[in-house]
Amino acid sequence: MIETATPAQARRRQAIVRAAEHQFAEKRFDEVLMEDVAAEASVGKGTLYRYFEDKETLYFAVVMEGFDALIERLRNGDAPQDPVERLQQIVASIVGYLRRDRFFFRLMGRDEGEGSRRGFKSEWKRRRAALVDEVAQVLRDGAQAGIFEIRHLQTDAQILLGMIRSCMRFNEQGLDDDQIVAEIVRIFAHGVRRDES
Amino acid sequence: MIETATPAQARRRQAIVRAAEHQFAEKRFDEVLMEDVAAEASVGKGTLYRYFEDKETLYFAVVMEGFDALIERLRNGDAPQDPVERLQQIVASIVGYLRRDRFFFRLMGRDEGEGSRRGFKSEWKRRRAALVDEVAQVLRDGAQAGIFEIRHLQTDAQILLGMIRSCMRFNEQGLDDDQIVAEIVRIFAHGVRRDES
DNA sequence: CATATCGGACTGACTGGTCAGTACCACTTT
DNA sequence: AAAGTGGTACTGACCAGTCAGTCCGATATG
Repeated sequence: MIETATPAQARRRQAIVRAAEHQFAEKRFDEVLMEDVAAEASVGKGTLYRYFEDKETLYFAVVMEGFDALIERLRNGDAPQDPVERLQQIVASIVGYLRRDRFFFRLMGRDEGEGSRRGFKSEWKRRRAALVDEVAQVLRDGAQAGIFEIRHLQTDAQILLGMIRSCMRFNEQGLDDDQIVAEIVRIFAHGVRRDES
Repeated sequence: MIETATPAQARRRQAIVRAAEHQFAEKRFDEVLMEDVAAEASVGKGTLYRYFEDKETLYFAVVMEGFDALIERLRNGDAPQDPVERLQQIVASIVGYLRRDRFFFRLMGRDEGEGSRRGFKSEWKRRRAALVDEVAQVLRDGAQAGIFEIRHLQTDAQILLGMIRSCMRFNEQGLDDDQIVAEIVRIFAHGVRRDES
């Protein structure tokens, strides 16, 4: 297990994670062979085990880094004032991310039980909570601005994420990203809009 | 492989499917042992193979029967006239089903690639499409009644399913079924409600 | 500068354990 | 008696993980 990394090592590590990500995106855990991951990363099989303790650990590294990348993405970027615009921005951001990182379709709906050994489960929960909070933040601000009516903050954020996920996942009508974003925002923003009547 | 079934065989088959369903709901495909399925079904391991060709086939039988049961459930029941009530009814129906059948959390978001061998994949798609259509039907009727504004029928149905799924899946606020249904219907029905202004 | 020595990263052929699937038998059901 | 069944013991394919050996750059020595 390599701890401190030279730039070359960091690059190699990333190559492995990327290869694994690709493999896990296409196949079930048991269908993914460490050999294939190694081959795709242009690395000897043994090298995998210098960077990751075992298959399970590699899998979770992929998961965690995916979450981190997305959360990072959401945190950067200047937030518009208008709540609806802000909602639109965050949805677009997530849609854009999912477009690139197919693996995340699987993550965003996967539960515990898988690789429940060690502290994976709790770490997984923590990241997911961070993602939800990032979305919830937007909703809360919209509520404080008097634009949204949010009844269950966390749940509503989950709902929004679920909308995005399923929409991208089973996009059989072949909508492009802009259309998807527009449709989700239309439904959700209208849906939670405070009723003035 | 048993083809035509006596009542006793049908019962046994169902016991196997139920046991498998339970196992697959808790664990990853490779973590589920055929032995455990057999034990839980109170059946000899060899008997499993009289009813199902192999593990993969058993898995897909579980998937298919889950879909069928849910679709069946949605088709039965008298549909109210009012579109919003009807929406509420179908959401409640799905929520109720998911509450009982934890396995379905996993299904409702799983993609191809898994057990892609043979015609499983296409069969899977067909069932999922049937489920989506069942939901889409409600939306279309609401649109024709001039209550809903539906821009992308299939996609909107997918979105609704995604809302339900993620809401039940990560229900960390501990909402009960009625609250979940109410919140989803509130957001979705308002979201797609035709704007008269 | 050439050459030796060192050490750590890398490799892939190999191994050992695990389980899906099978074979069998004594027993029950039809 | 024919067909099905639970139980158990078996086997063989498969693959995660290992490790003896290679490679390579960096430092030391003549």
